Amino acid sequence: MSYTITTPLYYVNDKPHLGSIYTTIACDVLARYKRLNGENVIFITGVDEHGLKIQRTANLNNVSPQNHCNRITSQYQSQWDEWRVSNHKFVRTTSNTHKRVVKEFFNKVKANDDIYLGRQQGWYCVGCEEYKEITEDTERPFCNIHQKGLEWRDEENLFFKLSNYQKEIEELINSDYFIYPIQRRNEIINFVKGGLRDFSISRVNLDWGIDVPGFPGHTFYVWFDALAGYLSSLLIDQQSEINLDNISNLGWPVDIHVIGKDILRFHAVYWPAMLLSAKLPLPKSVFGHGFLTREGQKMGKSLGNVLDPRTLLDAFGVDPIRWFLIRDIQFGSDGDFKQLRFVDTVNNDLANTFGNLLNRTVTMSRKWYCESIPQPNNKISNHLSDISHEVITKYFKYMDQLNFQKAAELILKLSTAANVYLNDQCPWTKIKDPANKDVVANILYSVLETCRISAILLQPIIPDFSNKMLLQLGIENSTIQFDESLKWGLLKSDTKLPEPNPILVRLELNENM
RNA sequence: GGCUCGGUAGCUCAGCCGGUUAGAGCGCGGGAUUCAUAACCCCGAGGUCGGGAGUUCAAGUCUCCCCCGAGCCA
Repeated sequence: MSYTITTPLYYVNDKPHLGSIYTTIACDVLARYKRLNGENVIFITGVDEHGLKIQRTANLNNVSPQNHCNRITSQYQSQWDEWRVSNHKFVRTTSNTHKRVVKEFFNKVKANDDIYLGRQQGWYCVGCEEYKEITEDTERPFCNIHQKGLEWRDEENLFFKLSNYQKEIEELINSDYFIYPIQRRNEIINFVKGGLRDFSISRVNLDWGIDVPGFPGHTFYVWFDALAGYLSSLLIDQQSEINLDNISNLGWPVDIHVIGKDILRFHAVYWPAMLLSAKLPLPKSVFGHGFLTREGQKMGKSLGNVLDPRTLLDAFGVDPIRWFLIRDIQFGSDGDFKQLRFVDTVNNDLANTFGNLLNRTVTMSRKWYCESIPQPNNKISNHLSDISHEVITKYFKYMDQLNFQKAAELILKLSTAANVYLNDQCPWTKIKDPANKDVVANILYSVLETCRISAILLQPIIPDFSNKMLLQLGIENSTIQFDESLKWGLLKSDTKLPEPNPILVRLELNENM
């Protein structure tokens, strides 16, 4: 059994922005979590490279569309590495594999009699790559999202018979297990209730797209093209003939499409209908997460307040940002990046709570127990092992619900409990009496063990930080797997503890940002 | 214009089917402590729970109206 996760295929109109980083990190957290659970995870990401908007941007910059795409796509690829994204599939919609997949997919839909030639008239927003409904008699129809005028189109397009799937789509979206978070389900239900209308899947007079077989002059509408990219991603390493009917062996269907809330409709309605038509299995769920604001304001070029992820990365490093995005934002809701709050949160959580706990405990152990992990005379159970049991159980529950925020809070609670425990037990006082050496060994051992367990639980969220914690506990190169690593008492006594240094140096405010 | 979801301490939010002095984290103020990354621990101040009316023995929690914000659709 495999578990397949996708990010959206990002539109390479521009370099990666914080929103795409956020989506991808969330997927990465899920992917790493599932892997720790022993699942065979297929983690897909990639880029969507066709469409009028890209063609125009390329023209504007005096480069060919392909060169433009190459340039932006390489930025995505390198950023994913830097952000420690553990994907192993990266699909490009300009790849040959994808082009062949789209054609085969189209042929299946056509064979099912869901394609017809029609006339599309209307006002089109190039930014959205969508026709807009205009009701009022305005001189200059306008797209509110892009703050740009719409363009009148009147052309012959191929249409997909979405209306054939009204009933099946209604059933699908009414399920409790398809659209997440549930708050967004109603939106889609209402939309579908209004009646599904066929939509055009080809464009004429647009070079930068995939040719529609049998219809010279037509290229595929960018969304038809892009959605099929999820299929292509699984076939990208296939050398042989492409055959969509065998895709089930490669990880299809997708278990979860993680996307921004703005493209939920494409994924929860259009895409399943297309798959139904092609007679391919449907994705099991779609998760539409929220948007990020900066200092309480919408980010936008016109406002000039776009936060470049590169700048952020250089200023603060991967783990602090990963931690903040996961720990401070309810996954599914909108979130805000406030620098002051970010710095406070990261310093409190990572430096003061996790970091300092490890640091103080390692220091004591080294000082009083030959630079090693003390040997407890009773490692079966105590106050901290009880709490950690509880935390682990709830952690699984929350992670399974994609409630990453709650999961993060739990790990924090475990470390806080250990900090309190240390203050209650005062090993630094007890050690003054040599008769207490065993008692202190028990205390320190259980706190170190708590640190080990915390590090493992943190692994999906902040993998580098987690590894550094383990290294300070004298654990090298561990290939962790949950079922065997979360048992209390696995920390090996008498292991040499390296000299501790802060895992995370406290962040400072960056005035220039 | 229709529909949906929100408006609870300075900030971000918890508060299930209505029931004792409304909670957490951060921030702020104070105390204690030295094993530790001026960290940790303890204590405290801070809220007429958007406004108004109603139902009830009892409403942040239910009903209605209004105001504000976000979103979806038209």
